[in-house]
Amino acid sequence: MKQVKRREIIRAGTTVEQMVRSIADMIVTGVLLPGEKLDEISLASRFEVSRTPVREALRELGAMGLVGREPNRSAVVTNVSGGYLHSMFEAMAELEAICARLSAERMTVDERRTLELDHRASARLVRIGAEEDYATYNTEFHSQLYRGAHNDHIFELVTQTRARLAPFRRAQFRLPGRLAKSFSEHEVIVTAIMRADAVAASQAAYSHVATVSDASIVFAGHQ
Amino acid sequence: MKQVKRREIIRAGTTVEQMVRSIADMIVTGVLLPGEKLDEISLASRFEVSRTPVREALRELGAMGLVGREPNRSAVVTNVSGGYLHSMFEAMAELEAICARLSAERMTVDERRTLELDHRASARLVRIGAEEDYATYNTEFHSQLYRGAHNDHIFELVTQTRARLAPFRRAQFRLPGRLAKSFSEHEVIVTAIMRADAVAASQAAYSHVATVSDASIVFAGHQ
DNA sequence: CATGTAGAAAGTGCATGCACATTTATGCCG
DNA sequence: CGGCATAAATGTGCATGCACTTTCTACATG
Repeated sequence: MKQVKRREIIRAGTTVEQMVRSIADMIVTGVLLPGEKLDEISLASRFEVSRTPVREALRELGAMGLVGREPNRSAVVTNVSGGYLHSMFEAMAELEAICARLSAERMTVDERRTLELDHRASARLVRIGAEEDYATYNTEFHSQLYRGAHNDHIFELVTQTRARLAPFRRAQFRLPGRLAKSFSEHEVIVTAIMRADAVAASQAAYSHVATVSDASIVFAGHQ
Repeated sequence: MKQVKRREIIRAGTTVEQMVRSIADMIVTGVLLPGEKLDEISLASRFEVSRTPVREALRELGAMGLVGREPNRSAVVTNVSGGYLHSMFEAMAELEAICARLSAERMTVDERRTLELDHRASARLVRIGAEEDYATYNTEFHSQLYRGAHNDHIFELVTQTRARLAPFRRAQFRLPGRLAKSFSEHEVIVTAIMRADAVAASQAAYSHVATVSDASIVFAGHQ
């Protein structure tokens, strides 16, 4: 086909942006598993575009650390070594600790109120054992901490690290008692933040992440 | 011209990789100033390649945060707002504090020895007022801290943040007395690390970066 | 003289095609 | 039948060209 008829609508950004979002989402949610090959031709036909935008999307995903690339071979969903994975979890704990500390110092009255109310509401999800919904809330809880730190660059760093970690920490709430444990850890963090106790908030956040990293099911991925 | 004769050598990576390194370097070292437009066609003829690899390089630089991109307009060397710049400096201080703390706990005997020896040697550069050389050493000093933390992901985050900050902190050693001040701050950090005093190392690193951020000449860049 | 505004010029977005690299399939020999 | 050379198939790297968007320029208008 020769230039067909031009893409009708640019539904939310350019072709490449959409592809990046779409593929990143598939990686983060586990539709694409670590180690999986992403060849340009298949992706091109999958998204009904030429290889050019596909290549640009892969380049960007590579820069984000979600796929690995080396010259003359297909992109591969990133599959980090155990050592690197450990370093990401540790970095995550450090970053969350910073966010919790800064949140304790800087959150506005509104932010604190929302944090506490949402946390209280999540108790119900724990009681009825709504794993899926609790996981969603959990994401929001942590996002509140990141935003509450009121530092855009730290927000970026922690968000990026979280995305790269996501493919390896699936199903953390399947373990028995994990929901209740998570809730009570959140409780400590929230209390510290409400009291504006920066040190306590930071320590609680650090050990919360440490627990999560222990509880996380780690995927090896296929080569 | 039609496919000419194929690029003879791939001197260190693909065309795109070279371009990314080259352009990133120009941005970080200030050859390209914040706000400057980077149009694909000029870059293509500058590097004697077609627009395709140029586009991929710009995409990657965009992901690295060194250039800003929006649909249908030229890439622009990133020119961050004062608020964002502040958040990057703060993030940098937090990250350096983490690295110093972890270095105090984890550096090997060899790493500690090198750190101290290099630091002692830098005294001479201060004495003779070798701004240029001291700046080079300073970069190495901080790199030693990042490596000494023994955490690959944190290393990546701090390196990336440092690169993004570079265009805005030029000429920090021009200010009178800055060299000696930097040296004495390094001294405190080194001493704390040698004593394995994590808390002191972390505090010293934090305030060192804070001073640097004050001393940094901040460029506004042109639109 | 500022302000539109139509048309040209310049630039980006993406498709297509060829050169080269890598991988897979095929056939030969010990 | 395993090991290895070699050819076909598959895939990536980059150049080129057309469609579309933005920017510039020149000229008309209040």
